[in-house]
Amino acid sequence: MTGEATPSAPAPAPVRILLCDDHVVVRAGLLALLGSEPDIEVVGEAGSGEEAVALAARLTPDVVLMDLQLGEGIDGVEATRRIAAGGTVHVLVLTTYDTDADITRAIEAGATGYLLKAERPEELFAAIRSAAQGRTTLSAPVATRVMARMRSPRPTLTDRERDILAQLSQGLGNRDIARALFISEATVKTHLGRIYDKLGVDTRAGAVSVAKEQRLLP
Amino acid sequence: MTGEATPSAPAPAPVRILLCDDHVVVRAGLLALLGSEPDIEVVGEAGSGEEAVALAARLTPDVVLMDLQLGEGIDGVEATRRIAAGGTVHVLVLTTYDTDADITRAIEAGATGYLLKAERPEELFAAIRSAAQGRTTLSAPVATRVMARMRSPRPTLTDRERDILAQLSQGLGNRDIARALFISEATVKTHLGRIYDKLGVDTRAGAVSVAKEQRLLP
DNA sequence: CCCCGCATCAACCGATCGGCCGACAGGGGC
DNA sequence: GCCCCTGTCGGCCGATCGGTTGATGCGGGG
Repeated sequence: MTGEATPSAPAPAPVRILLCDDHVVVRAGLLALLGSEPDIEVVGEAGSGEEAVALAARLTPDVVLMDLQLGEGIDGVEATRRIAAGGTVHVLVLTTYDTDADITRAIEAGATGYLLKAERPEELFAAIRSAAQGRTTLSAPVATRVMARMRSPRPTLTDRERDILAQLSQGLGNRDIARALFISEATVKTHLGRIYDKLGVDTRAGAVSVAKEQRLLP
Repeated sequence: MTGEATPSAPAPAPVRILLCDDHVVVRAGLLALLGSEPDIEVVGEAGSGEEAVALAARLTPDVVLMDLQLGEGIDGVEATRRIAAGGTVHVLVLTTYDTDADITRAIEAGATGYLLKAERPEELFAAIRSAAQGRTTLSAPVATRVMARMRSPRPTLTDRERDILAQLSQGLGNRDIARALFISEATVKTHLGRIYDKLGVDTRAGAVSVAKEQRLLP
């Protein structure tokens, strides 16, 4: 194993990868794709966020390829946060959606890069090699969104406003929301007005619609 | 090619497959998975619904593996409808979501089976072989949902009610909905009442929430 | 220290919503 | 022929919503 036939090409240490995706088909796809790259080695697979956190700690891969939607258990953002908190393992998010909320939450959780599953395989390989060295890579559509957000900073909802929005999405009236959050109806209305402003709507139905589309709620 | 070395095992005609998914990673995964099965041959790949319809007509595969979410262009349901309309090619839906609306629409469009991407590879192989012979296979969670729906028949929204719901999801008021659909406000209110009943809610925000979660709208 | 963002509350008012009653026409199934 | 579903419409009324203005307290950053 240590002796190579071509001394002119010393085997570079391969990039060690941990896959995390709840879909077997996707994991198989990544395994197949990455198998064609000699300098990339998949050292583990996880089907849930908890599993990924545990395996990342045990295997200490160079890069974790992380999906954000993981079905049961903790989601990809939380898994990313826990893995990135260790400081030694880079997390490269590989997911389907490119909404502002997902991107923002993933980056805030410590992701090194953000790729879309529709990306070309070559881009994926390049992003993995970059991520192994701590360099950031963003898919083109993701980069576009990030830039757009920088140019016209969309107002971010405060924690309390998200609380209100969550109750609103249950279809509750102002009185019920007030009771649920232990505040007065007047306060609920104040928050709602600000939510309308920030989301660019003027009705509760519109707010719920935008919230669901932008994936602002868990 | 025609002469085989083992006359005792006459090569059975392999099942010819066309893949349709907008994610390169997923297509690669399926390709890799199916490559391990000698009796399954992938004869084509499509990254969009339109492409799938065209390739299905040209290649006449035994089975089309169809995702329902296809990004741009026609969706998987419409592609399924057009391919199944020919009557010669079986469509096996392979997707992420198992909501009632998706399942119902796919079956109604003529799908031969409905699998989830989280399914084990062996189930996928078996389903493909079944689909090639026109036999139906459903993922366990899908079958459960179908049975549940049979037992407690959820009221289905009528076309007009879906129209109303679509406008409602834009956050429009009754007057605007009425104008958009060329009917009176009274009619809008009547439809809304029935929608509330069927969805089990009593506010517009709740209706929008359920609609988005159940994927009742395109 | 002062300002600003955030969260909290109050009172008011017109517009809208939701529920209720009833009505009629067309189509499909029994 | 009758009934049920669907789609259409009207009126009524109390409850709710959305917008407005103004106010308080608290915390952090300059």
